[in-house]
Amino acid sequence: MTAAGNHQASRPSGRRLERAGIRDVAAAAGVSITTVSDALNGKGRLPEATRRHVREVADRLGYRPSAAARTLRTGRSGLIGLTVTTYGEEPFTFTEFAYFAEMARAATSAALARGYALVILPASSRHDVWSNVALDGTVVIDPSDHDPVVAELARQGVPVVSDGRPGNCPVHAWVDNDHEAAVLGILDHLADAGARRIGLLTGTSTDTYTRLSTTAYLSWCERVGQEPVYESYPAHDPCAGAVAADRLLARPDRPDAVYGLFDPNGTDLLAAARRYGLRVPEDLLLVCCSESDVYATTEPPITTLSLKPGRIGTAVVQLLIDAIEGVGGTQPVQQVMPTDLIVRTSSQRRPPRTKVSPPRSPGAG
Amino acid sequence: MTAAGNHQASRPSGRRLERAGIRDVAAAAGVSITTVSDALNGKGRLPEATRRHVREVADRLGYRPSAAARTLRTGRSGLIGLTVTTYGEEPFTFTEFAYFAEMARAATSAALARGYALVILPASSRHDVWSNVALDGTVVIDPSDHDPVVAELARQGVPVVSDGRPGNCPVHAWVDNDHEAAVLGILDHLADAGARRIGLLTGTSTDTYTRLSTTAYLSWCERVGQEPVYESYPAHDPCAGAVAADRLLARPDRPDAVYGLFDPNGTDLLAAARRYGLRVPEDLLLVCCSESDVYATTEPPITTLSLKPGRIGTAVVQLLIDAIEGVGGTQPVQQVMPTDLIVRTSSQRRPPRTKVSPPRSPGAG
DNA sequence: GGGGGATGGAGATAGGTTTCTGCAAGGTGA
DNA sequence: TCACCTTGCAGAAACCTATCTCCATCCCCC
Repeated sequence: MTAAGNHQASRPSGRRLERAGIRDVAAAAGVSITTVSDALNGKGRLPEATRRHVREVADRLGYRPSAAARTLRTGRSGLIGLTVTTYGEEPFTFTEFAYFAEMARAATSAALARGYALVILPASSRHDVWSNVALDGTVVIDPSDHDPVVAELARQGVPVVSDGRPGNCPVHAWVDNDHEAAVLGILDHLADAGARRIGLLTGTSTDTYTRLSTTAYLSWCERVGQEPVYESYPAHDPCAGAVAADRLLARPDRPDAVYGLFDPNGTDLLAAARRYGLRVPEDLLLVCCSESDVYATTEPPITTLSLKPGRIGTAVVQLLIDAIEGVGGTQPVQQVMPTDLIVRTSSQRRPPRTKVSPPRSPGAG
Repeated sequence: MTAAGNHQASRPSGRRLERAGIRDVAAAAGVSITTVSDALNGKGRLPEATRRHVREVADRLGYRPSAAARTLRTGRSGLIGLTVTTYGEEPFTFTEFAYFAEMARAATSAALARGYALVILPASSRHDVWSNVALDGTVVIDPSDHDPVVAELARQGVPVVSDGRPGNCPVHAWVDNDHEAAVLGILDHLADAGARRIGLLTGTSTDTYTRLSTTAYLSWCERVGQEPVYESYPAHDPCAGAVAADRLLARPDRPDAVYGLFDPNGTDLLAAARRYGLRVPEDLLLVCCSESDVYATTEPPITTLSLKPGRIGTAVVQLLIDAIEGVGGTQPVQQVMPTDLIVRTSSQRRPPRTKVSPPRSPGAG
């Protein structure tokens, strides 16, 4: 009665839609708001009868606890940010679009399975958007060195987990592929297929993926005694990729096998090979890094390296939520994920026996 | 002084990271919290000197207003939901993955430009996730009839805008393509290219896209006096699409042109045509609906219909935010967006003059 | 028969912000 | 000089929940 009186007195105008609050439930059930809260959240010491009664009344009134009030009280919003550093106006770069899409899909799944929702927040967005949303933690894709967003989040004590090795960012944990192993595996695979001179199509940017992959290529060349043959281009420009592919095949020391680090390289290289009358795989072996399954249906199908963004997205979110909830503080804070080489016609001199067979042990030869 | 005293008394243990609150700023600046709030939010009647001073002190203390408290007080969270109805476990269906990814990208951009952030929330997710996040509004992609999530949101007074015509859902507005016009345009285009019997690859599901497109096809057939030739399959199953494509070309009344309603139909039809020794476009004209640009590089390149998900995502978000902010209550609540036909080799009997040329007026012949 | 533990539940406070109301000082016109 | 308006700012309510503290029983057992 008191609660009801208070309630009526405290709502002189009835602002918005008359949503039922916890007070309304308490009044209707004839109990205190403490009892309602405890009953609905499974806390406190209450007999099952009271719990059931309160739940029933709450259902009847269509009561939904206010997310904002709960967040304010508990300090938990159930929201985690998904951030990607951007190079232009758009929130996502197109070069890694397939990667990002798949990664975001997996991250969303993983978050929801643990009761969290994902908020997409490009790193370049206005600061007011960032401070306007209460985040329990954030996933950062491919953070740049000294990323200001990460620094600010760290200052606020928000856990951050990154996809890709962080430069100098204070992250709680990171997940990344074993890029060196992947490149070495591909080069060995191409050499096994008969390649004598393997070329590389790489980028001019300094992110870890490009850097580690290129370094691995160079060290492999040094190990086997091959002169490096590679072309670099700004990976954000799709046209530049086609030009670089052409340049690579136009060289006097033309390679007889090429690995392309970026998604569109496969079609670009295929087109360039066609222009120069090179048959794939007879005259040119081809592999590129891609998440797109279009390379299963090109003519010929092209062998691709998948970074398995789904696995990464899942792992990143698990690590982040663990950090948020404070579990497993002792387990390793970095995780190196394997990649998948999907072998298709373009990298096999002889017709393959089985359609798709990832090599179990690349170093068998 | 009073505020400071209050503050110290009210924080006996200093729970988490000592984040500066508005009270700390007020105390440090020697003003009241009202003045701080007004100064930072550009409200109230304050001389510029005071405003500047407060802002400076707030900056010095690294003050960030609590998003949760602001949301609780104002009733606005700055968050809008992005929901896609799901058919399985995963948050997104793979059939429309390219569509969804592009649409989400554009929606994210549009929302951020207006100071909102996007939360991804599959419709099938547990109820507690939905009620745990304060949403100012929601975009629903392709809602099913009597969608329970939409009904619940409507009950709570949360504005909902849908991508795709809503069945019986109480949405504030919707945006959709002009599917009939698109199909009619494609059929006319194929007929212009010399098709005598045009087949359709369609779905068994009852969503509006499939329904409207199929109906348009049937009415076109009736109008021009052609017997309909079509195969239906469950669009969620990619293998079923390949089988249906094969079935369509195996019919005794084999069509000499086919339009496929779903993204993978192009490659499926191309593979089937190859199996039956049909040359494209000489023996078979091909068009499919797809957002993927892989059809620019297939052999031959395939004409595609783009639904322009980017434009739709932008429009949907604009409409939603308008509804949230209460502007433009009189403007139309539904918006029909045009599609783009990207004409390539597969739908032209004679080699094209220009590489890519969307037909300006399809009824020119 | 009374101390003490377990049970069931109420009261009050905190969490941080926005905003309505109101107050004091100073200026202005009659 | 006084009423009145404007300026500059302070106080306090309200938003809604979760939880800490505490009180009243009731029962058990010495």
